[in-house]
Amino acid sequence: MFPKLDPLLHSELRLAVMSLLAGVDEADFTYLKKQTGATSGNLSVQIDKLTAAGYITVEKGFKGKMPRTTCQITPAGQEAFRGYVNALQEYLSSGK
Amino acid sequence: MFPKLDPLLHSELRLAVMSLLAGVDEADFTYLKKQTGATSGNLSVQIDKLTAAGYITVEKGFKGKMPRTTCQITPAGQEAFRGYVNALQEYLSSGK
DNA sequence: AAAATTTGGTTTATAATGTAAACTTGTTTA
DNA sequence: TAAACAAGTTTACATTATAAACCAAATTTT
Repeated sequence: MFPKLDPLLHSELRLAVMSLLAGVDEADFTYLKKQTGATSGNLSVQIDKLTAAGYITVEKGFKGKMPRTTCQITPAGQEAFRGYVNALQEYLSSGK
Repeated sequence: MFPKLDPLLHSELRLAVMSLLAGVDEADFTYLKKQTGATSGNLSVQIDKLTAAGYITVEKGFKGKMPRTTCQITPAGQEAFRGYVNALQEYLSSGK
């Protein structure tokens, strides 16, 4: 009846990050930080977890002389995100 | 942009319980346990938390000679559940 | 009628998680 | 050149979730 929710996505910040990345081609660390309001530390950790899961990829480069971290969602990430959204419907439907 | 998610509801088991209770007048412990597939211990703990938050009420009685714990959602619980569902839309919308 | 099993839970211990604070490395500005 | 800032990372801590162990009463089995 209630499908298991992917614990990697069932996290406020990780879900916000995935939601942002699902809508765009790529986004950098500072953008994600601004949009989510997260602290750098928290964001860094959660990005690592999403990367380890293969849900996003991270590229490190420079913008001028300043370091720049860019994130992109992977096909697996898109798929997982869709699955999570669908699973959640089961939980939410009773309360509409 | 991303509203804060009520941490009391952002929990797989508590959300399932609230979802079940939102749809009915009342439900007892064993029913919730069967529907959610949770262990008794986990369910007991999460029911306590929802009770402490004022989201549900618990009545303890007997069905014949056997103990029976019945749960009901409160108006505050209904409200919180609705709020959570709405907040979640913000997170999910990008991934439709 | 004892003993074993089941029902309906609660308590507690442990493992996993989320988060912020502190730190690092390099850059810009005063 | 010293202070402040940018962009992150690491680490430590506090909170959570979960299962395992436990308990009391009722029921079933022998």
